[in-house]
Amino acid sequence: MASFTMTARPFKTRFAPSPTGLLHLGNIRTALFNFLLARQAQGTFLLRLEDTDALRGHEKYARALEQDLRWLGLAWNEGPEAGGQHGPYAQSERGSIYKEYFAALESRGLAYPCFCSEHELAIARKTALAAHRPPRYSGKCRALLPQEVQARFARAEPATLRFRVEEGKTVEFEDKVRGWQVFSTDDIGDYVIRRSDGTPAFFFCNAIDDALMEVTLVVRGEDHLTNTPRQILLLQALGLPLPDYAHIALVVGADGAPLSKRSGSKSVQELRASGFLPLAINNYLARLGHTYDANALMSLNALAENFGLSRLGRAPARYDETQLMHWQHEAVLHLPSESLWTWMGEAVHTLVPMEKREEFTAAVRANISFPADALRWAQIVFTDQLVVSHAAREAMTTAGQEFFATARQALEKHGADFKAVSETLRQTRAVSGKALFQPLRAALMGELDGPEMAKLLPLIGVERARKRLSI
RNA sequence: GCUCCCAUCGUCUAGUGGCCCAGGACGCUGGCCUCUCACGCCGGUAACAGGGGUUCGAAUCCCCUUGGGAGCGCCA
Repeated sequence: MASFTMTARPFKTRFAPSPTGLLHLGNIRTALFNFLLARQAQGTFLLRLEDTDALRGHEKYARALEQDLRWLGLAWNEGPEAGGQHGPYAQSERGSIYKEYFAALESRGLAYPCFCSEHELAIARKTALAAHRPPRYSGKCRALLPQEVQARFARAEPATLRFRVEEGKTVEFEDKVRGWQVFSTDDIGDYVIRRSDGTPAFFFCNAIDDALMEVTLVVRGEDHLTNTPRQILLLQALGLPLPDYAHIALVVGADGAPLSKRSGSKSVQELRASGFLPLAINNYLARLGHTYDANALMSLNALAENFGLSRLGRAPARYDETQLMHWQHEAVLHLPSESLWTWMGEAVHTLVPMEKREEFTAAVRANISFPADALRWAQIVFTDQLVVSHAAREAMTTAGQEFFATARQALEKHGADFKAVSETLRQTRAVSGKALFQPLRAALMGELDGPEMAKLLPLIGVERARKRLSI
């Protein structure tokens, strides 16, 4: 019966992505949970690059991913750039370390060379599936005689290294979100730990590194749950410490299928480019498949303080953009005005006069979710190119020429005092409510909805307003 | 095919045998903001997958069915 849990070692979580593409929401959620847990325990959040597949592990993705994590505020305190006692933190640089462990395993007969070709294995897998049997490795090379192994090596036949999984045993461990797990080794075939090109395979280096880097809690996707016994077996064979494991449910798209670009999952870079705020993403993700008592927007620290593995749902969670939008709106509402201004971007900065910044941001804040929205209002308020929507046009036509003539007079008299202007109009033209405000809004802004006119009119200015009321 | 995980409003979820003819949030929707829309505030809408047990009592425990997800790779 197997063992588990570490004690007394400093709390450490990790995020171990493969830099083969851009980070998306599913990845980040895993990173976030690990980060939150580490921060809560005042432990260490480690970043490790799983780039053993030399062909696909691009330096540029590694950098992009580091940049994404930093942007989100998920800074790691051990790993690339941050340093630490257990480096290097890119698996591509850990070859010599893995070599030792391969040798240890081989010398004790716990791993053996396998000469089966990929083609051969593919066929075996297909055959097994067709015969309704599990597509597991047959064990063909398991009992090769030493002489034969020598001979085949002498002939330079390529070989992988397989970890020997003893049959008839059980592996048990307590998953921190799913509870006690029991697996039979009969359901696990001998598996490849070193590819024929000499590079280490995922199951191997991932487990070894968690142990060597003294990770105490592995929070990862549920897709790794049934693979965990293999890693435990390996670690036990090597006498390495086992981390705790917590397998979180995966995020699925609206169709219930795993999250993909098709189902609307965007990369962090895309989200960032369109103006999503880190706090919005973090608040949304921390509540996707996890629950907090409070419904208000929380800082990263608050998210960490109140995070808990026991508050995690176990069913796959559905990605829902409307909820992300809600947190985005909340985040915009709570952004300090200086940050709000910066966030609006260059295009807005060039349109809005320096001295109008405060007024402008205060006026539009509640009505925008993205810099593009801010830009739209900046254009409406500070430029002469006014695009009048169809609905707005109709509202203006309905109000008629005289309405606007009066409006112009009121404007001359009261200036940009919207309240006074509208009041005058109400009295002299005997219109009120919708009939009063909609045509004004339509002419002034080209739209039927938006921020308060009383706040925008002073920014638009009397001159521009006059022109817009001249129809 | 085998093994494993999972199943409460449209969505994210609370709920660990009685406090639940099920609570919150998003969405949708009604009202209010002594005159528009939006913002905001206050209400409303809507769910325990199905069937068997166990129990005085089940959303909560057990079994089966159904449905979803994962793994079984020289991918990570």
